Amino acid sequence: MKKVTRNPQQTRQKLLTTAFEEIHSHGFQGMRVDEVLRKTGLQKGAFYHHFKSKLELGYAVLDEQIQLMLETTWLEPLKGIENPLIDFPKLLASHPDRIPRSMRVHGCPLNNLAQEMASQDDGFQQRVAGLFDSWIKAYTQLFEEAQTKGYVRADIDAAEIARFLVGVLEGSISILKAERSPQQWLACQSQIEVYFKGLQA
Amino acid sequence: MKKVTRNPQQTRQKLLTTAFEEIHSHGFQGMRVDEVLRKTGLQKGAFYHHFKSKLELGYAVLDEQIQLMLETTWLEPLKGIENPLIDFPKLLASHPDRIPRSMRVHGCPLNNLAQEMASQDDGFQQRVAGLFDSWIKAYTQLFEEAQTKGYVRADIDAAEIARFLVGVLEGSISILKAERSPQQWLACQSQIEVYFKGLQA
DNA sequence: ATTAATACAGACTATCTAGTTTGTAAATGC
DNA sequence: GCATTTACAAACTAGATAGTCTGTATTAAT
Repeated sequence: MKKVTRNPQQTRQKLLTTAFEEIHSHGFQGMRVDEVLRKTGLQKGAFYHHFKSKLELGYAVLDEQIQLMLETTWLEPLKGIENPLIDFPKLLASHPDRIPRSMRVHGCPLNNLAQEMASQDDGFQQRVAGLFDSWIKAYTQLFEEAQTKGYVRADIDAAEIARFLVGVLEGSISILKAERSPQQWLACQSQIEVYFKGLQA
Repeated sequence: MKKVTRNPQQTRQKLLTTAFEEIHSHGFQGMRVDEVLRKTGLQKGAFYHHFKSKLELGYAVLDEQIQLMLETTWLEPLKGIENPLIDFPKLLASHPDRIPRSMRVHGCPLNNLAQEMASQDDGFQQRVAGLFDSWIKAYTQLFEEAQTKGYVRADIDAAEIARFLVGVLEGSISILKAERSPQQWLACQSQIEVYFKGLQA
């Protein structure tokens, strides 16, 4: 009868997910180590056993939590797409449900950290740049395939389409959050369709 | 011979502009009152004589400094525009010079504050929403006029064009800052031109 | 079974930070 | 010219916060 009284992996995970929520709602600078401990019911000993510092925790949140969210929220849903000019807008239309409430209230966690920390700390900058890069690369591949399939004009650089779309999404989510109104998201959807007409082969 | 040894308006202005720079580079939460005082050479007495609190200073920066920057950077240049589908891209192309270096490094001050503070404090939220609103209104008017002039398709809501553009700009500046590379700005320009083709009457 | 390493608890500390208080010289009002 | 208000200087305070240190029970190694 081996009673498990400790579970270090789970402890680390609790710290990580709670820190992710706190960073998402208050920013990295606004996140308080003490508050994370209060919410997890752990103590200082646990925290500094698993993480060297607050900064290292921030890096871990980016490397593990935010990367995960990027993949599940934005990259995974691309799998089923045949023609992005048709299917991508459908994806966006289904997002009000799919996008968690926390994102509408607190914005995109990746963009938040990018804004707050990219010019403050190189560790953050490199990580957010890497995540944006993988996002852009995924969209680039999507549109390159659509070009070879003949859905999308071949004379436009797929990478620029991808960049533009990521920018549009981040900017729209940002204003959506600032205004606390769904108008920006509606405009984003309708105008992406206009833009996509210009991409048709 | 009246020697002016005090200039309260100038003192307040110095606090305001320095605070603006500090908020722009470190965020509102990252801005330190002590650092503003160090840079201005003033003391606590001066600060709390002119501003009730750090929060009130933040509001004043939004109301005076950031509004001013919005107008000079984004709204004033619209004056000379005849056909936005042609002239707006030209404006963006001239912006690498026009956009100050601080903006490329630290992002858009309005968007930064929106991201950081909109969900934290209602005073900030209302102010950033108001500024976004005036930005969107200015672009809306621009495109409504272009519609009556027959440059732009009349079956598209000018307000949605305006919202979309503001979103595109904010998102692109955001990624520009995060990546520390001009690529996003180039993609933004080229794809806005594609989008504008879809707006032609 | 003994030893060593791991995974914490919990008290403690040094520093930083917004804000206060007191004092005073300059400006303004009358 | 005098009183009052304004515009600061500068020392001080209370509270918060990241990080440390010591101790100890659990787990793993041999």
